[in-house]
Amino acid sequence: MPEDTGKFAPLPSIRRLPAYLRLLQSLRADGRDVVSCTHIGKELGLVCTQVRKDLAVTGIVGKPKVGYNVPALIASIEEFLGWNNPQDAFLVGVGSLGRALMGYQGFQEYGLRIVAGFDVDPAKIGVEVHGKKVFPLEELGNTAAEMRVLVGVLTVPAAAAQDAARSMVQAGIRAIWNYTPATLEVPPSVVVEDVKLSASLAVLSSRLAESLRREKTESV
Amino acid sequence: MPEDTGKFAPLPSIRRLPAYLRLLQSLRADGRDVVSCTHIGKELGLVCTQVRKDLAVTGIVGKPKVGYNVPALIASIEEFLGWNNPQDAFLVGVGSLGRALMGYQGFQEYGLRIVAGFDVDPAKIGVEVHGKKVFPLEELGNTAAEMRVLVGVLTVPAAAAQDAARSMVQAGIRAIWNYTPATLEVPPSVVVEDVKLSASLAVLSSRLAESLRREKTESV
DNA sequence: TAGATTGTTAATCGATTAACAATC
DNA sequence: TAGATTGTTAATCGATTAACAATC
Repeated sequence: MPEDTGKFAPLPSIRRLPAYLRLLQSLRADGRDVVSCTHIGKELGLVCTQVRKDLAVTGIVGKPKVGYNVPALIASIEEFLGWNNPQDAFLVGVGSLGRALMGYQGFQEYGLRIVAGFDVDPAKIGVEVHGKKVFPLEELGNTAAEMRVLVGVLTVPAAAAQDAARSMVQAGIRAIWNYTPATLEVPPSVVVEDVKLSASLAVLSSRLAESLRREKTESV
Repeated sequence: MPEDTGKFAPLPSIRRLPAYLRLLQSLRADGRDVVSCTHIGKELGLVCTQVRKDLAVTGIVGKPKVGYNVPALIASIEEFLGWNNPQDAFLVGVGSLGRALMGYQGFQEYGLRIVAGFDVDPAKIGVEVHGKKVFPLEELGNTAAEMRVLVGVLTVPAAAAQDAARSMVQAGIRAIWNYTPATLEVPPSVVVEDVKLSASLAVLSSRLAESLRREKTESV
């Protein structure tokens, strides 16, 4: 169990944990029992000090001269993230993005299992999407309470995002994974994580623009 | 035109630009002509100094006592990101995530238009997905050259990611928007931006776990 | 034991925030 | 003009990296 120091782990460290996890799982599949931070760093393009700091966040301790025990490290990361016992999740907004996320098996690895969808559009209700039922949004409250679902994936249009978030909060949802560009207002007991695909695309676009500019000036 | 100072803009600033853009577009729709950094900051939960620094990245200058001209600011951000003239993009890997992204209209706002899909699976080839054709991966090279497509969206399974990236680079793709968890190796002339949904989910999970822990200890 | 590797403390770096001068 | 707001320089803060002692 990661010791609770009362301090928050640095966000950048938390963001890197899944990459470590993935590498470690492949090492384990190769039968490796032990690994050093230097090795991990080389694979992932990080300096070994950073790897050590990041891993320490999960409460793991390594052995000097030996390194880290691979299975123990995997367990430590998974427990820290809560990915050892997967959470059920509801998805609100069964548009094209929502439908895709409902069908995406990859989240299972990340401890998330989308079990049902919700939408306001009568045409979508009752339909099965990738084997999961779609319910009317009004039923969110009852269903979430009944099934003890704490996580919601929000994929409605931006204009409907705040209202949908309110419904989710009212239904007892404690964590909202927000794929909309809206800035959500929720009570402090509810955690929101914004995916912000547009932020990622902005980085790509500006770098491409810069790369093309540089090329042009260099060729002059 | 943003003046080229030779310095790179801070990544965090670039990542915030889409949020400014969105707010500004809604202000323009409301007929507002001018806006202060204080106002922008309040809407987005940022201090006004940061807003000023971020906007300065795009080359915009405001007027003391007045604020920033809304349409000029929109134009400045869009030009900086290259979103004023949309890029055509190819998508490689027409799985459930890929299919969704092909159907997602929202990227048009962000200057990206996915025009075709590519896959190795014969069953997927020739099919239309949201009105866009799917071609065999071998044709990527010719087609990209012919259509002068510079941007690629990568949504293949992780194990196939590096190979697919190689094909994209060979096809002349200059920017890869990588939805896979793989760490891609590409030549320096090619820009890669990783979406890392798992990093985002890790933040959500760890915060939820923490929130639930805190609740439990508090109730004791 | 000697060497390798961890854990931790200190130094550096970059981004955020604060202070203030310039200006419409 | 006076007040509000920008642009810029300085201070603070947090994360990354480097240095080094502890240890298997």
